[in-house]
Amino acid sequence: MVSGRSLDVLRVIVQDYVASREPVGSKSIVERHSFGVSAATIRNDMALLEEEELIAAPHTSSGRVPTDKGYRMFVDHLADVRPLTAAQRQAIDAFLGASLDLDDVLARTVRLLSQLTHQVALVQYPLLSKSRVRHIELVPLSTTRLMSVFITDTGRVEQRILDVAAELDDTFLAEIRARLNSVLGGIGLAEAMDTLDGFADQFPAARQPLVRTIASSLIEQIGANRQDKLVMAGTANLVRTEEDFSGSIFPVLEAIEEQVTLLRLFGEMAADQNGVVASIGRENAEFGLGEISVLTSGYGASDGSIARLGVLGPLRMDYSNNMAAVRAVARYLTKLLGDDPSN
Amino acid sequence: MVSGRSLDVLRVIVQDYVASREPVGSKSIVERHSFGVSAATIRNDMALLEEEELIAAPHTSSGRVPTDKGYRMFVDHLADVRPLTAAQRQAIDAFLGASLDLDDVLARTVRLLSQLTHQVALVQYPLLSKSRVRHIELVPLSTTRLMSVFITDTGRVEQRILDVAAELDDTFLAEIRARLNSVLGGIGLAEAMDTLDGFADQFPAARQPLVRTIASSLIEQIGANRQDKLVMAGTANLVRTEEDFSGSIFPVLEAIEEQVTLLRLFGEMAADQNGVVASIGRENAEFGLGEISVLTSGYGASDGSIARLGVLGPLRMDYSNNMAAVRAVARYLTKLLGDDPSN
DNA sequence: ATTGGCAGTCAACGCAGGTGAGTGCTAAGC
DNA sequence: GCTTAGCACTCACCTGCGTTGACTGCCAAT
Repeated sequence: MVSGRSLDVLRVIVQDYVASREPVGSKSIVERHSFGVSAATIRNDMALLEEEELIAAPHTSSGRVPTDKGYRMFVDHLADVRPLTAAQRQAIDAFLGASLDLDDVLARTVRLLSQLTHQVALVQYPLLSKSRVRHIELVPLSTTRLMSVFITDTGRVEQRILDVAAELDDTFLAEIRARLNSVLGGIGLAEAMDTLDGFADQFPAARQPLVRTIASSLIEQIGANRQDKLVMAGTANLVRTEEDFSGSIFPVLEAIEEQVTLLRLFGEMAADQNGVVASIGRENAEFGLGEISVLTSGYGASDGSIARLGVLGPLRMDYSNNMAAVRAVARYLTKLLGDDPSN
Repeated sequence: MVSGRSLDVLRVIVQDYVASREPVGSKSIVERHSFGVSAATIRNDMALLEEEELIAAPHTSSGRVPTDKGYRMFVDHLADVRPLTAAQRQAIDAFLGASLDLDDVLARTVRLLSQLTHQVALVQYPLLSKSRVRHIELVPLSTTRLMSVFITDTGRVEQRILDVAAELDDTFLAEIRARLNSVLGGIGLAEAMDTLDGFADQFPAARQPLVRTIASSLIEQIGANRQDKLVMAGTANLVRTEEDFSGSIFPVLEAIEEQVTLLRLFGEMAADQNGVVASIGRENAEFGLGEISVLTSGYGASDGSIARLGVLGPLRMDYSNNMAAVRAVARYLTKLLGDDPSN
């Protein structure tokens, strides 16, 4: 097996390669780091690492670069997730001007994360499947038109406008509103949809058509927003790191815009531990993203389950720094949302 | 001055260059188009065009490429803004599944425009400065917390949550709501802010603190959303056309993410005619975007004044097709918003 | 005004030789 | 058994050079 020093060698290979983008050779290792052994010894270690497929040579007689497996080993065992620098902490603090609008908070968060990591940052909206109904409001706009506003305990607010055949009656509308909230308040969205299905039955027959219209519109509204949403920032960073991709970054950018692939990827990563999870290189092959790494963390609750956020970038990225940033921002966002549960 | 045939030559140079990305020479012109004259004659015309700085040679003894001025001439006098193809019309129709949510409509529109043009598409949210108050709603969430929802006649819906010191009283809240809507309904946002400033005075002194809290929060809410918003799609297309840029596209992508530059550019273009407006190459130099072209059109009203939408891409783009697409989508969106003014 | 002919220009391409970083192996030393 | 020095070998990368071919620009003839 790979010995202790061999792993140290792997660590510096990853670090140096990430810093310089150049394949790193045995000589430059002994020059830049004090291993106390000669280049030849390092070479023996490197031969070991190569046998284990942790590093590879782009071509004969050139330095070595980490493989996917090498990065994975680095992330799992070698990376020191060092705390953020003072400047970075300051950036988070500067960002603190808490807004009351979820859209705004997430937009700021994703920008912040992108700036901290110099990568593409992604923040998933709170999953509706894990949300509960906080409040439903019906606002009459005209005699035959009203707006339904739908608020979850995770801060999502969705509005929708619907036309009703009958004339709207303010007191009756108030009654519907009150019953809706008493019946639906605090329950999960799936149940809410079920409950709405038979909701009209409790009203007098003459009123049922109107109530039914409203209920089915609400069902649609909840269902339509079932699809999860993602905000992102820093796509320009992908272009900056274009040289780190063997082919074109075009398909990667397309996947990012498409969102659906990324949401599936996020979903797949949700299983694991509470902390930062990495998915590296070929591990993303099934999504057609075999040449990128994704670091994510849950946020929003102590078990990190409301939704995920993270960064996406080339294999050759600063894992230590980026994992620290993802962790810090996730914690920060959790705290922000937790302190004020209405958001 | 440049004669009639010289302009025809310019037209085919632009067309061929856009199609092939290769500098076009006199010989290939006579081969591909039936001018009925020899290559030498074409060369004479090209010399004329070059004198007028409508075309230029990347290096001696190579074909010619249109200059910014050449593209401008093409757009102003030579481009036939041909109607969309059947497939394109179909794409618009397929997109027709009208949603009731402005966010959704604009998100679809920008995607559509990006697909039609294969460029970066931009859609500006309806300008708040041109919007009027349609409705204001106050929704109690708990005893000391309420949500204010703010709806404009252009379909924007903004919500915000605020804490109030006093206990909320439902009937009084209803009174505030009623007065707010009677005072503010239908007036412009700037006036609305002024009106809100003295709004509390009309209430009994004991109630004024609460009303004042709400009014100042509303002022903030309107002011905060004053900043205009932009949605975009198809940034991947910029990467696809990367070879059309002399330097890196990184600064362009940054400007796109930044939005503020683009919004200024949109503002600058707003002046002109009703139809599609182009800003080409160096005409955007003041925004640091001297190597791109932007095509925009107003939408939302017969004088196209609610906001703008358009596309952004390299100088070397298919102006005929893209101008047609921008025009068609703007008209379509205007119709969609006009048919249902509440959106 | 148009045309054919012809010399001149210059990017692009392919090829050959030199350079150097870096490896793999082997034999000797601790 | 681990470490080290030495040495031959490989191969990407650079540079210079001659060739090629697509164009233009000009001029004299129509």
